[in-house]
Order: sequence, then structure tokens, then C-alpha cells
Amino acid sequence: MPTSVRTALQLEGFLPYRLSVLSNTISAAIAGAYQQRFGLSTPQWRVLCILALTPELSAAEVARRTAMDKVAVSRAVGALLRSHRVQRRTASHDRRTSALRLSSAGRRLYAQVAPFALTYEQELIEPLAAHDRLTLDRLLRTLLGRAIALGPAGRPHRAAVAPRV
Amino acid sequence: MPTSVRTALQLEGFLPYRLSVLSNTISAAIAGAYQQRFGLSTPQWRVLCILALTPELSAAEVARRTAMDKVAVSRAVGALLRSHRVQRRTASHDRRTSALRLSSAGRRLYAQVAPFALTYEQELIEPLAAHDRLTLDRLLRTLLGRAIALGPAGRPHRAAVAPRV
DNA sequence: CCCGATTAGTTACAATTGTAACCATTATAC
DNA sequence: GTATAATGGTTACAATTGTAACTAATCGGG
Repeated sequence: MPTSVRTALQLEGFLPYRLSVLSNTISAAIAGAYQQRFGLSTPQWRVLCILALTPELSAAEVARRTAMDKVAVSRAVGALLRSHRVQRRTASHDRRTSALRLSSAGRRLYAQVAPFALTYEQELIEPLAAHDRLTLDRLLRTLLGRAIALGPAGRPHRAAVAPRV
Repeated sequence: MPTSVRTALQLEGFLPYRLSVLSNTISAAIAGAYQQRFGLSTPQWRVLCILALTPELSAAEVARRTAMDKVAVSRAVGALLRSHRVQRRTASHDRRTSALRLSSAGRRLYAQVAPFALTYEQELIEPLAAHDRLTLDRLLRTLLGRAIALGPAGRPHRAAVAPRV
């Protein structure tokens, strides 16, 4: 039964629930590609992705771009430093902040995992026709914009939990 | 840029990431409606929803229908029993299992929270045209089916984490 | 300048959650 | 029938995660 014509809260058809199940299923699948194999947690993987594309970011910048909170970023960066996948130096213009970049080991790791993630994404949307993919893109953008606009349903906004991929 | 034409893993456009952010944003909004106000955790809320629609389920049945694992269900049911929102009796035909049902307090609570959740869902999809809602429904079904079919990306399947709404 | 307010980042502690081991009961195989 | 496996459910322990408090550095207004 489509989302728009129900009147009772049937969990199976409830849009937030369906999104949650879908997202968790997909995230678990991708996480399988790096968790045990490379000992990489999801927050670490997300930091890696951001730094692969744009190096020299501060932790705060990483937090903003990944929608993770700063404590999660701090922990992930700490682990990545310990495993020598990320390098850090203090920024000259603001000694509170640091500039983060992948080490060569970090880049190698990213180069191993990223293709898998992209391939998975392609296989995931493989059954969708081209115009469906465009529609999906638009629907997700609309829904996210709407969810942000609606806000926390009448109470002070809470930082979003760290997404799993 | 649509999901289908990228070649590098740009987190902001990566479908699994976008689904995760969207799902977490929505879940956080709805959770705000019951967390502090009624001291209800998300697993508890989900058990409540299932039992409101179909009473006399066993915990294992609840687990199956909510896509939560049995430990999470056990804990949620335990809390709901302590707060007298759920009643439990041992099933006569199989003394391992129990039959769960909402107490009147549980039903009252559900009657308070459910309308909010449904209203939120309606407001969320309000900007979507009728045919977009149908398409969304279809796309989510297709993607979930595909994600399940693709499975855990080449390794033994792990129980999905408990969704947040 | 210089003092309060803000921001970057870390640490400590509490709460949640996952994993594994476990008991009781029922189904299955011989 | 009895041994063995499988299932429902709980508990204990470890690992993750959220929250709050904290230090250090910069910003802003007098």
C-alpha cells in the first residue's frame, strides 16, 4: 500500500521505518567490505573518503562535510593517525586547528575500498531505469530538504547521529 | 549530480551516504516526539507499534517483524514490562514462548504518539506530487529488494542493526 | 591592549548496543 | 523412548557512541 493513503501506523509501510531498514541494509553490505578486512570503522572510512578528495582539511571541516559530530571525528582521526593512514600538522595561521591528509598507506587503502563501494552502488541501482535514477535523486533531495525544514518536530535540534556509510 | 554518472566516490552524492543522512535526520525528528517526553527508547517504540497492530505475538515474532535482533527485543520488552506498558503471559502450546500485548497504559501511550508520527510523515511527503509518492514507494521497494539480493557483499550475512524508527 | 565570548579539539563518564554464552523447552533422528 | 539438534529468551561482558566538561587558541568589543 503506497505511503500516501494509510491512516494507521503500520510499521512495514511507514516511510521513516522503510528508509531506516533500507539504509541499514545497504550500510551493512558496504561495511562488510572494509570492517574486518582492513580493521576500519565506519567513521574512519568516512573521514578517509573526505580526505581522499580534499586534503589539508581541519577536523572541524571534516565534521561539517561528513555530518558527523566533532567527537566522532576526533576519535576516527586518532585511530587513523595511530594506524599511520593519516598525517596531521598544526596549521600555521590558526594554531588551534590542524591540517589533515592521507598518508600513502591511507591512499592505498582508499584506492582498494573505493572501487568496491562504487561498484556496489552501481549494482544497487542497476535495476532502475535512467529516468528512475534521476527521479530518485530528486526525491531524496526534496525529502532531505523537507526534513531539515521541518526540523526536530518542535524541540531544540540535536546533532544528527553519525551515518553508517 | 545524479547518482548514475559519477566515477569518484564523492561522499555528498554517494547514494548509501545520502540515504543514511536522510534516515537519521527523519528518525531524530520523530524520536524527539517520544524520547524525553515519554521516556521511550526507539526499540521500545517499535515494539509498541507492532503490538498495537497485532497483539499476542511472541518476542521472536516481534523481532522478525521489526527487523530487530532478539536481544534488542528482549531488552525493549523488559523495559516495557517494568513500565507496565506491556503484559506478558506464557503461551500454553509452547512454554518457551510468551504472548505479548499492550496494557491500557501502553495503548494510551501509542494513541498519543502514533498520530504525531503519521502527521510528521504526511508533512514530510507534502511537497511530493501524488505520482512522485507512488514512484518513491516503488523505488524504495526495488532498492530494498536489490540490497537484500546483493547481500552482504561477498561475506556471511550479519543481522541488520536495529533501525531507529 | 585585555577581558569575556567563541571555536578547535580532547578526555572522561554514562548510556546503548553488539556478541557470545547460557538455560529451558521443543522438535528431530535414530 | 532417548540422545541430539534447534529455538525462544535472558544475562554478562565488551565495544561504540553520546554528553558534558575541559584546555588551548583566537576573536571581538571596550
